[in-house]
Amino acid sequence: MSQTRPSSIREIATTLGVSTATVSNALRGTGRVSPALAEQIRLEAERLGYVPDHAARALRTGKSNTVGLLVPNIGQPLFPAFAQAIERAAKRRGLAVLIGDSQGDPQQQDFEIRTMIARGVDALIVIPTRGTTVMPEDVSVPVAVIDSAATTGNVAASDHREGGRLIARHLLELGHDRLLILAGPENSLVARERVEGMCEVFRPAGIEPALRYSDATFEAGSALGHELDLRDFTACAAAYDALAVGFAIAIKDRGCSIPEDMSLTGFDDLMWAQIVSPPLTTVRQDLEAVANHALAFVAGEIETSGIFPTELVLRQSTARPSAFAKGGRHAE
Amino acid sequence: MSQTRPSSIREIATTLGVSTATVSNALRGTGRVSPALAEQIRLEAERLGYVPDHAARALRTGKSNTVGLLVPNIGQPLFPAFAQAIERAAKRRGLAVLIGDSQGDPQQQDFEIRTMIARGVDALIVIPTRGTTVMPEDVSVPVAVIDSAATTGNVAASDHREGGRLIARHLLELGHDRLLILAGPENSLVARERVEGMCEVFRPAGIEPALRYSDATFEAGSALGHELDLRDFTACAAAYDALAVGFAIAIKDRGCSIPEDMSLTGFDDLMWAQIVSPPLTTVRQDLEAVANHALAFVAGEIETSGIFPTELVLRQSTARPSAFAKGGRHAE
DNA sequence: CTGTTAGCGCTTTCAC
DNA sequence: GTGAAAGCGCTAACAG
Repeated sequence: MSQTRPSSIREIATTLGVSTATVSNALRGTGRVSPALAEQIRLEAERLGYVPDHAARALRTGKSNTVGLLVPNIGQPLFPAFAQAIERAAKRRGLAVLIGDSQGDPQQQDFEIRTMIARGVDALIVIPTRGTTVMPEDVSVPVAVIDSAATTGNVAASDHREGGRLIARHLLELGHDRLLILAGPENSLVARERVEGMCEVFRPAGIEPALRYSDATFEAGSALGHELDLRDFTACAAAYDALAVGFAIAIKDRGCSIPEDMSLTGFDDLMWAQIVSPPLTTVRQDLEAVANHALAFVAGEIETSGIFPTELVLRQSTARPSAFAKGGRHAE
Repeated sequence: MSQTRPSSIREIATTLGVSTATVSNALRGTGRVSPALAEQIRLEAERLGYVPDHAARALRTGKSNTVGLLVPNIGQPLFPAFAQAIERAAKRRGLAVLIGDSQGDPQQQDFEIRTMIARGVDALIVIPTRGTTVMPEDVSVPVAVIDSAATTGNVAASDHREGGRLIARHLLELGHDRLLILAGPENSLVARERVEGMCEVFRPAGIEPALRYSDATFEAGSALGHELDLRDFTACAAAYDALAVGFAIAIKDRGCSIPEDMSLTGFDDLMWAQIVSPPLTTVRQDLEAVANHALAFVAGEIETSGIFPTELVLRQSTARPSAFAKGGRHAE
């Protein structure tokens, strides 16, 4: 490894017999430098393979051109997609992304926030771990919280509530009347918005859905699918695809056919929704829009928070309730 | 936002009437500071909520305690899992992770490498984009390439070849003799290793598998599943779960049952493999071990490269070939 | 237009 | 044990 000390602005300055300030100005296009000299400096910089020292610049300017992204758990399938969207939005603004994982732990989340700030991020994008809120006042850099419209300090989010309504209207139109809702974690505001959106539609129609709370995971969905008495319901709406998929696999295992014996819906439109059999009717978020809004906010381009529409994605896991469904045609 | 200028080492020094050098020494445990004074300094630092300025330290020491992680495409399902493993291994060493996405583009990969170095990462972990190699000599910081044992400069990898052998032996033992291999991208060394491992087992048994190259994606697998003449084969071994899953869904659509009409295997043990129906027999990598080795390498703890064992995961997508399979019992 | 100067906050000799 | 001083590489005032 040829660890040749990288060349500095001063090296260029001395070889060309000018001052470091002029080199700095020439390279960044600030101040007034004669075009001829500027060109000369640029050439020399290139010849030397000059790369500005990021730490020095950060120290001097107080800006690192880095944003921190804090996700609750990068292992869960939605967050990589988010991370990618954030990365793109950041790159468009010349920002790098320092990624941190709270691992579902509020303490870890606090620790990560402090660490990132100590590392000099210019701004923070936080997708809060369930049950936590992040107060911008507590943090010394701009923070964009991405969670739900109901979260204090939320800056960008999908319209989870409307997504819930879309699902509920769809099930209602199909004629379902005995509803199970896999409501996800009781302390997640996103989950609550989704579920409330659904209930807002069901209740006026005289339907009182049964709510079941759990983690938002495949495993939790699977456990519920094994436990619950399926005969009570014509349809099941899950607050997360992961829940729905776990549930789907479990109930198929028990001989319950989807959608013949029971319709099933998810939320998020993960690839999982296309892979499971039958493919899942679900709700898609516009991650690009949310990510872009969050970055625009911390970059100071906008000051308002944004709520972005969601979209119903119809697949084969929903159908009209079977004529026999009431009695429970399927196993058990 | 209470943008109170964070306190510096000097603030502590003046309030306590000592020198900045002593504060620095006390806080880091270097040099000799009397225990009493050291304790006093620590208390004051805490009281002020002092956080060392990362940029200043990096400028002075030339170390940023940050590693760059470059993934080919964070949208593909295996890489988030990798990123998480790397994050954990890094955190264990007090390192932060700057993440970059090559988006499958060799030029973007080069650009990201340069950007990361300019940002002062102490080391780089690179999972190369297909068809590229990264020469450590070209880079001014330690680089760990994670790819395949066959990749020049590879530092940590799973034993993809042995994984291929595991799959092939399993299919052979079940009695399969007409094999289709979804070989993935022709220029991917990882894919090639996996496929060669399979062929090493099949050929001595007198079986010459048919190879089909494609992207390593769900979509490519799906396309192949729709196109190929399935009657020619009793089993299909894919070099990636994503390919296998796409293929599975496509051929089920054509009326071909897995594993009755055709056995199918994947590679990587994504969650996808558990979600698809039937669940996929596949090969699991030990990502933690690979990630940890890569970090140990760039941290200078070890100097050798490491190849890590893989594990066959048996599920329901493989079975003995049906007695009728030869004629093609299924559709078409 | 270009150069001089003065640091950003920290670590690190080297004196005392 | 502790402190004074010298920068790391860069940019931002301010002079010339």
